[in-house]
Amino acid sequence: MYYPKILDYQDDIRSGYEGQGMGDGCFLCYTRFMNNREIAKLLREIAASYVILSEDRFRIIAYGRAADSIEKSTVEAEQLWKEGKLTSVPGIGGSLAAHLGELLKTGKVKHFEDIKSKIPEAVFPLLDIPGFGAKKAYRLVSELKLDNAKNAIKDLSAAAKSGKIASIEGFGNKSQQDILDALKRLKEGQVKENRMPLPYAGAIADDILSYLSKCEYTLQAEFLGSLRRRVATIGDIDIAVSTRNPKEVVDWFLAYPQKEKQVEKGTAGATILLKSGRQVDLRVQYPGRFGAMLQYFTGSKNHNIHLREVALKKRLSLSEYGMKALSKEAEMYKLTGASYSKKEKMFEFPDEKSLYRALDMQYIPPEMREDTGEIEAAGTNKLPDIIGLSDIKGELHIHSNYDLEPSHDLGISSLKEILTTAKSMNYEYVGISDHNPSVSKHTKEDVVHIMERRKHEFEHIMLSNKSIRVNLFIMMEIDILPDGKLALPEEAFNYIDAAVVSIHSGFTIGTGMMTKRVLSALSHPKAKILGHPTGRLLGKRPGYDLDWQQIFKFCFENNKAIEINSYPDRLDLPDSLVREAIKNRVKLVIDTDSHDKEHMSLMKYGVSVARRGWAKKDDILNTLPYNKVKDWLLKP
DNA sequence: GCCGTTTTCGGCCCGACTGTTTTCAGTCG
Repeated sequence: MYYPKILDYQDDIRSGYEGQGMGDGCFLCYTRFMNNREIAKLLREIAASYVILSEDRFRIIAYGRAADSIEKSTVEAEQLWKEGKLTSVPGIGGSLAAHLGELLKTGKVKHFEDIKSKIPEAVFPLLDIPGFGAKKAYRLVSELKLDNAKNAIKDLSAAAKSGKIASIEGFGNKSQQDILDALKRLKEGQVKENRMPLPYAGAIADDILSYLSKCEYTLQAEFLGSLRRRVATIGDIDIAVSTRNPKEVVDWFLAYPQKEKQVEKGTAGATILLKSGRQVDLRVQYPGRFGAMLQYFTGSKNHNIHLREVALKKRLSLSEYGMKALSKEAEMYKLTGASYSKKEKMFEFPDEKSLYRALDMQYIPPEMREDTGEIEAAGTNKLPDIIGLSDIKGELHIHSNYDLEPSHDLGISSLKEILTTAKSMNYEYVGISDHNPSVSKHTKEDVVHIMERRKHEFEHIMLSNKSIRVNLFIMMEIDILPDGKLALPEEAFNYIDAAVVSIHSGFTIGTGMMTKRVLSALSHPKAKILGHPTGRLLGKRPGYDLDWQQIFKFCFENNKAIEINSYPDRLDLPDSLVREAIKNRVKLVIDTDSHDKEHMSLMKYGVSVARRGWAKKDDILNTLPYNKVKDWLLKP
């Protein structure tokens, strides 16, 4: 199995990340900046309070849905509020928008405080414990008379250890032990987001998938869940197998060589823990019902909820097994590709295409299933034809091993190796974008000389490797300095065709300054691409903020492209911003930022980011043939 | 609470699992 190697980004980390949580000019603010995660938590506390108060269940659902939605939003609620666009978040209507406005303006909400005042404070910390909902938390707080929110977890733990919980009505020894286990996990931080970047999960899952395909009873094996939707970070790995012999497939799965231990085993599937500590769930299903299962476990949750609502309007109840007919009329439907089980009054779907067709929709690719308009679009035949891996004709951001004494890391593959790999991928061209020579270690003249030498050597290599027939752009990835200038002397630009410009230091200067800095760098006629535009490192660093509307406007008007960087820890531009960029008619390029020829195969992950951002082929410049890319890249 | 090619009022997704039950409530995905 091929695992992408992790490069040393220590430079980035040392110079950049100093934590976040405060907005610009926070010292002048009287109220603390409240981020989306904190707002979501507050909304969930209100939902929990309503549960305890036996408030209308649909109101409770509404608060929970709003919390999910706010947490997932890539734009901070504060920003949306300032722009008067809070109600653009699905699940936020007039009432919640007003409450959140009050929250962001004054730091509190009268209505929320009234509700929370009716609930013992100690309930809220307990909501973080796995397996705890509002009712259980409230019950225990009342029975055990926990009156101190700060010590609630500790007090609960003490009560469990002394055996007090088992004697409470409705609880027993098992639930007492479960609570102790859950508290242990909470303490160890296992509950907190422990997600890995998609390409790592993809590499693990590819190996399991190929192992499962070797089982003689496997008819079809697919990813499920966030992995199949190609979300940037993945928790558990979920896999589905279509088979007529479920038991044999489950046993085969349990014999996987990388298995550390078996967690669960049932007739419909099994769960194992890998030696790497990652959990893998397998689901098995008969071929006739495989489509419904695949659809159900691929999600997302919101997509499924919406889809079931559509089904209900046709008097069909959608579940992981198929669609149950709820009326005489529905029983008579003729659904192409589906079969009908009279006994269960259930339509069964061998594949997803027939399932979506049954609801009078276009097939929706997994990457788009987030309930952000795809269901409406598919119902009116307006789903965009999104880009595929085979549309890519080359890429423009690869690091070679040519030593021009850069301030960042060198690649390890030679130009010739890169060309050969590109050829094997059917690329028409590559752009070699090595890091610029270190500014501190050289004089201006040194740099110009190094650049001149590099150009000549590359041209020489091209001449002696004509038979490979892949075109070359001699490019450079240039640091954007804190003052917005580029870390390359003007004379040295004569020796490159074009540049990717990126930020590698000074990450915490605030949105306004950062935006100016980037726009200044992009103003250079040879600066054509903004590299890894948010600077995020998944799970390590959130990235800096830019005024995207300004950036998009500038890029559109000046023919600059924004990069989707496929490097495993980056996947940057993030999918939601890809969609925004496209709405603003900005062109994108998908690059791998390869430091090794092996990394070039990671292109598929950049493409999946583009697909999640609803990018069509003509939104992505490196789907163009060589001559057209050349026209754009070399035009001053 | 939200939301709208059946609606500005009257709807609002589906099923599995678990522990404690003796028919179900709570939690989860």
